[in-house]
Amino acid sequence: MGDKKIKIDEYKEIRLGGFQARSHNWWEEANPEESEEEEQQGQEWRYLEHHGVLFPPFYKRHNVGLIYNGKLITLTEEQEELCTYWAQSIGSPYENKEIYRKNFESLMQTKFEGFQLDKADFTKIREHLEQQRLLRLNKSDEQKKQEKLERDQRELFYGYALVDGCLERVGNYTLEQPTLFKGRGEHPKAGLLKARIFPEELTVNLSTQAPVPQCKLPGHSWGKIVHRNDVTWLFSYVDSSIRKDNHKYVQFAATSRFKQMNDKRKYEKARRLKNCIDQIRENYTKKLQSDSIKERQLGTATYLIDKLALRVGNEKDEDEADTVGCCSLRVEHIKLKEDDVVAFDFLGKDSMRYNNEVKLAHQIWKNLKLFTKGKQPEDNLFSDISVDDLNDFLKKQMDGLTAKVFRTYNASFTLQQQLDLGGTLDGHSVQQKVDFYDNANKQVAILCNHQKTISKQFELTKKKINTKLECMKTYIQELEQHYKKKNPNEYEEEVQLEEGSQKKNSIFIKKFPGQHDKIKQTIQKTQEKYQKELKGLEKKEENKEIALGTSKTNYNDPRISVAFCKVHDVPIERVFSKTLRNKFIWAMATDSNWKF
DNA sequence: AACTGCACTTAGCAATAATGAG
DNA sequence: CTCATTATTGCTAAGTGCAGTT
Repeated sequence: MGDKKIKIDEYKEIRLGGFQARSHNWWEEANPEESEEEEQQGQEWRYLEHHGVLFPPFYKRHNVGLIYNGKLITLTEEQEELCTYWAQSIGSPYENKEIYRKNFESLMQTKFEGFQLDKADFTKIREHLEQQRLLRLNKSDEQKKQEKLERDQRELFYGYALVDGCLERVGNYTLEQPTLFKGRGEHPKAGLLKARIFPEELTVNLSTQAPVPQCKLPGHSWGKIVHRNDVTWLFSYVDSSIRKDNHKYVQFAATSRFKQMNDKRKYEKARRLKNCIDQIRENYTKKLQSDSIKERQLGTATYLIDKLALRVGNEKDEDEADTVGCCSLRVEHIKLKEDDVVAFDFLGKDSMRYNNEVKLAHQIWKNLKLFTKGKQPEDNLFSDISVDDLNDFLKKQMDGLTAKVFRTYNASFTLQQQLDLGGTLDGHSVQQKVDFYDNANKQVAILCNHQKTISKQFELTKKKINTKLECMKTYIQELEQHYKKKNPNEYEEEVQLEEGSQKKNSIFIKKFPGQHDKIKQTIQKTQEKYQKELKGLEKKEENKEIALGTSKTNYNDPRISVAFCKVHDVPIERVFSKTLRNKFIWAMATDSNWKF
């Protein structure tokens, strides 16, 4: 740890050519005039120098054959590469997805005439990959150390860019590896080849005065060199193998000054919304009864975005997965129930299901009913408005207000409100306070519909814990019996928890001490363990589908969490991981009285 | 006014690292 | 210390929204 820091400092010195790096504490420097002027001109930097990108290794032939139609056949290099990519996805949910299979099949057919996926047996390639994996896993300590060293050096070289006298972390300096495209949900292009990117496709961005980074791929050179100081990317390219308009960038890391400042601005904007939310709510409520359908739709859509934290829902192309947000909701996505209840069921971003049944304001229910009238299930619910109309309406009420600000505002507001509910938390242990915080965080995640799929392991883990619990229960009873004996003998008993499981850890050891006071102790300890295990299981069950991380990284104003930790004497590390603490370094000095 | 290109934020999952129980 | 479990990070897909163009 310490070693690495020294290395970076040394490196910084070399990179800066003897100049001292300017203080990175931008949030403490008060010269808004200069930066504001630059911002207005859209200038993000004055000097930008970097070391280029790292190209993923080329495909290396392994000469492992494919069993096709029951016979082992030799593949050409191109065929082998594609088959290897396929073999990489065996065991993942993609393997059985219809589109993924179909697209891969037709992709293979361009290299293998008449290729049929169900005639192909990839076992040998799969075994080869598994072997490689084990080889990677079982490297000697020496080798691991050497590789770590090389990794660190690469990181030092590519991972920092020189911006206006400061070194800033670069995010994704390694280009993406070619592979089969893994689109989420029913993505029509899933299973097609995401091609390798060559230097000629890249546009490099740096200062006029900065040295052009070397292109490390022999025989190749950068496609284009630009000096755009109105943007913050270092490289851009279009990954057209999947979509014509698929722009990708090499950008600065979340810990860079650019991202940090934008982040702070985002939360400040959300706080401005907090100050005028009452007026805005009044405004859109008024619109709900307008004579104009368009006005009513604007009001209703804004209500849903505010109340349910829906995304705005831009239009999507035909060659993308069919997912929706508020403005792209279709009649088929809602059901109007009794008593002003509306049931929403649609696929949102990342094809995550939004399935929620809520009681809404009576006028909203009536409006939704009106918007569905005479329409087919596949017709747009908000047929008379566009995303631009909605954002225009919002902008009129607050400078810079857009639909996504509502998500940030409602998330942060919810967190603050939930945390305030706890009062002083007197007499709570640190763990209890952290649990309380996690629960507040959870309410935000529920609001924003941040989900995760239940892991494959979950049911098994649950079963294991349940068996263990049962085992503990009988153990306690047995201990009590044992206690009643006049002269109890000391002995141990091993219990196999899981039938068919060969893992050492699945063995529970029952210890029966010889002394009465020790037996009593063991009973007590086991009971405590039982309770702890039971609580853990309950928490696991409750959180099995909820992802807490997304709101922490993107929606919760970090100053809320910092203030909470200060007030309640909770170390910030219990709430923010190292990367989050770096990302939110500007918020670390927040006063304990601070409120969102 | 609608369209489209572009740049940036937000998202879940797999791989990896850290932690903790035995 | 070792192994299994849990937490964190890396990766890259998929959103939003601005600005320039037709």
